[in-house]
Amino acid sequence: MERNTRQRAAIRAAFQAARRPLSPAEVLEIAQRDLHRLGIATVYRNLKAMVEDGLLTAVELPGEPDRYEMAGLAHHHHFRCRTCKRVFDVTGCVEGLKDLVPRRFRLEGHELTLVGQCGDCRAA
Amino acid sequence: MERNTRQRAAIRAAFQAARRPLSPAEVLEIAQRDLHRLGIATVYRNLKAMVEDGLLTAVELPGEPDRYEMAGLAHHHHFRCRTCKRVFDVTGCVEGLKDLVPRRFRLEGHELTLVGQCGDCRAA
DNA sequence: ATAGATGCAAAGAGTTTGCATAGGT
DNA sequence: ACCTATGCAAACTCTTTGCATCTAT
Repeated sequence: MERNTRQRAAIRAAFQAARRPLSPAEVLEIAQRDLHRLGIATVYRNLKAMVEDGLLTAVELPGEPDRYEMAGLAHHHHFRCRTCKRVFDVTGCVEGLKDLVPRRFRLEGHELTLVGQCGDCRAA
Repeated sequence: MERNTRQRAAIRAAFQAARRPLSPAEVLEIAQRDLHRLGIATVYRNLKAMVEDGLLTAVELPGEPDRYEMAGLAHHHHFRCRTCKRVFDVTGCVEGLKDLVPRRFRLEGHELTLVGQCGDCRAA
């Protein structure tokens, strides 16, 4: 991924416009608005390359296809709206994680997914 | 799922023996020890039916295939070992969840996945 | 001009479904 | 004997890969 193709630019623009984690299908849909001739394989290839380049990070959500978001954000978690299926970042974290694991286990990380209804869907 | 087939019995036995969340592939592998002629489609069909019957619940883990575990357990979360890929239950919960979500959102539930190394793998 | 990136289509992995048959009741 | 549940294989969905072509450099 050394070249600055318009496909790659459209994909990057999709993330800058969305400001939330996007699934490969969402990326395709958004980026195709600008670039009609864009294949899903190219989306996957670029997402993978951008993760390797440290531009994006994968957001793995329980029971959902992987999402991707801009890398370098502060430690945060995710909120999935049950109605519109969109995923949002939430800042901050919780306490008491260490107390959950058995003594013999080593805790190296955690992922927290909140579910509920987002503001938009709640209003509608 | 009204009949008491040996397939279904073998699947149920797998969960009782494992005492941890199992993926469809793990269920197949364990149940096939008793019942050589067992197809993966039957495992999927029974897992689905047992979830609908309230015998099992689905455990959705970030970036992992769904697991299943006996239903009716107290509120708990899961720990995934990075080395052996097994998933374990951990009891208890964390505090401060409500503070994470924007005021206009409604928080209905949460899933917490801890990752690290289990006791067995740490010892080895 | 050259070599990397793309689009398409085919191949994989995981899950679901259709259909003839085995097996609970 | 009946009719559900099974096994197999095909279908589906999501993701990855092969290959000829396009295109950024």
